[in-house]
Amino acid sequence: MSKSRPNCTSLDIARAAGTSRATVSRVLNGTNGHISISEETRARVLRVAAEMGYAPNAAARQLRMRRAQAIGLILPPSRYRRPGQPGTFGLAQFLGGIIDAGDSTEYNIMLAPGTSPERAVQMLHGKQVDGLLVIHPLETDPYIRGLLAAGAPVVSMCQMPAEVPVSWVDFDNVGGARAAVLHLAQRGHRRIAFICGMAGTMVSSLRIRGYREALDLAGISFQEDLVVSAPEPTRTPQGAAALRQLLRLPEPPTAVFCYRDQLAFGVLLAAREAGLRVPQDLAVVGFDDDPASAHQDPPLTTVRADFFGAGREAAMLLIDLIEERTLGPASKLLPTELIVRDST
Amino acid sequence: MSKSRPNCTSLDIARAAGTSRATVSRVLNGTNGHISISEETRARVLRVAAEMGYAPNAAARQLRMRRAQAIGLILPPSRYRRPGQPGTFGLAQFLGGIIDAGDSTEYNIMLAPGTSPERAVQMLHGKQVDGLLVIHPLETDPYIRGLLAAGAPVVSMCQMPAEVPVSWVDFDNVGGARAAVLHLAQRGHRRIAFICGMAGTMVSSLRIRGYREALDLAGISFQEDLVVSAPEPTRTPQGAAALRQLLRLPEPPTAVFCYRDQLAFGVLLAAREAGLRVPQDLAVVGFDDDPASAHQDPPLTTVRADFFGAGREAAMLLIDLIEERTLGPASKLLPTELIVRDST
DNA sequence: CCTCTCTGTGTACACGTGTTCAGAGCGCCA
DNA sequence: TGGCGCTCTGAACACGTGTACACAGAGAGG
Repeated sequence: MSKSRPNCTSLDIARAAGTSRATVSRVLNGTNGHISISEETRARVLRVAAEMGYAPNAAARQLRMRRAQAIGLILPPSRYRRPGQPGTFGLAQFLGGIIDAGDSTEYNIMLAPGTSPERAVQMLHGKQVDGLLVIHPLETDPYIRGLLAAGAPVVSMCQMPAEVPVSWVDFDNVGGARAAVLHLAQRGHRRIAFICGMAGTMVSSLRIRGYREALDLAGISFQEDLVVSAPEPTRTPQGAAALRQLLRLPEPPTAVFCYRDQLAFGVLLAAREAGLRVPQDLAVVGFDDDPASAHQDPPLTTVRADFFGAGREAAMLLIDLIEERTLGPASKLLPTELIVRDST
Repeated sequence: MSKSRPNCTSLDIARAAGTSRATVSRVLNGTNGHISISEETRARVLRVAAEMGYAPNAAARQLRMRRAQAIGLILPPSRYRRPGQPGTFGLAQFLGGIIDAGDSTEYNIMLAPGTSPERAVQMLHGKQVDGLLVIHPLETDPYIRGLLAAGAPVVSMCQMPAEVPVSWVDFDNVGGARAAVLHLAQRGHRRIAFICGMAGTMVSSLRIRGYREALDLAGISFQEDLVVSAPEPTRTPQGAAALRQLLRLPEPPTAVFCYRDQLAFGVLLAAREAGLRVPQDLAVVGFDDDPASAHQDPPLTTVRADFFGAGREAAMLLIDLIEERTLGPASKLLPTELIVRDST
């Protein structure tokens, strides 16, 4: 293993190799233009650089190139940042995909500080990052528009309405929900409830659209009181409470489609509590394919969403926008897959 | 809202304010030395800077100050980066705490690329980050030692053996495990099994130490066959398999302490499958206080670990080392808390 | 022999900032 | 009026890099 010299500039390499700094730079970056370098000089420079453990100063390079070679990642503050608030398994997967994209493109990933768009815009203006990746913006409009106003590439990891001129990558929320509800209809269910998330969020309204499309296709009429909204955070206890509310109806549902697996876990608990057998008395479907879903009692039927792939695709799209291989707002919808287990 | 000018240098501010660049820098950074600035000039500069939405160029500042004002975060590749591999809830909490620390100290957080220490060392030498935070190093020795060889501040988020000269922050694994097992002994259990993680990892060996200490204190003799190792990944199915193995013993245990909550979930499933009532026939304790633990059937007794606080403390320690407020390897052990629920 | 192309190298500048140092203006005292 | 201290400002440099440009040498064609 070569001795690593912490402070070692390209001038040091040039001196040690008996050449000039310009030649060192040309050899290491390969950007000769139309200029060529003798094979002997190139080999000598490479050898010396490796021996001295040379690493180019990132700040100097960024300053010269007017590019940070980095993307900023804006995590959803409300869900992941408060102490005691659990994160969904999706975050780790998103991160994995994003880092994977960064690895293969030589881009660095920087976590954006603060909870308001101002700090993120500062990062852009300060040329600390070349673009921003926003995971699940909650207060969609003002936040995203604030970022777009800075005039830099932005990709949202959540499908956005067409009138917001932003690029995004997401799974097919509508199609996934439709498939889940159609599956229930095919098993003979006519009273299918939907436990949705906070009203007004994009994901929630997309999944409810899929729910309604499936009802239409199956010839089932939409009933207001079969749709209940679980308050944030949409987790296990909220799912249990939502089912209890549904069971108080004069004609309770025989099947429940949940906006998220975590809600479905609560539904399973509350069903057992109420003496209902799953799936005989009540069928349950979730959304996400949380790894815990396969280990519920009974194992949960759900819609699989590829978080890792979405993270990777979103980062790739952002980098394409930065390097202007893609122009203007672009979007990508990833397919989802219905995973049938024993809860239906 | 002020019109944000994307490219706007301190020279622009100086010209607009009718002064020089040096004065602008002095006003904005406050570092006058013994020099003072007239109140009128200061106000004019601040107003112009705000109007033009000035953000200092990060690269230029870093180059001048010889400091990146950023820390690198090394995520455990094996657990979080592969597609399909779920992350533990702890990661989101860790990140929350780390970002929180970054917010309050004006440090940025950069995700380290690659899976080998080389790329991380490059980040250090290239002055892209001032220090590294390592989450759960798996192949402890070579990895950490490789980072330390670079001569930069490093903090591990996992307790390390004393002979490795690295700083670390962790919860009290020994104390948490001891408390959990003592709790079982106090409830009258004498045959207490331990389902541990992969042999050789630091966390696993610390928790088994706590287990043995508790047995000693309770006057129970250690029995080899009551300790089973769940293979990686230590999740629900592995927990179920471990319990099945324990139940095949001539004298099966009446209580099980699990290295992680995820394993305990599997134990609960397998117990129900075997017709055992929890806690009457089998008592179960986990470790982590995963948010799902409270919603198991029955709710799981477990050891709460403050991941958010650990992330925050680790980042703070790293920043103290960078700014040389703390010298040499330092370490911090955070307390754990036994949460008694219905599984014991 | 002169000019012209081609190859390989080095010099010099720009990127935007923080900070040192010299100096301008001004009031005060001898 | 000259000298001196005090307050505030601006010119100049360094940080380490990528690259446009000039240049030296050599070979070839007129």
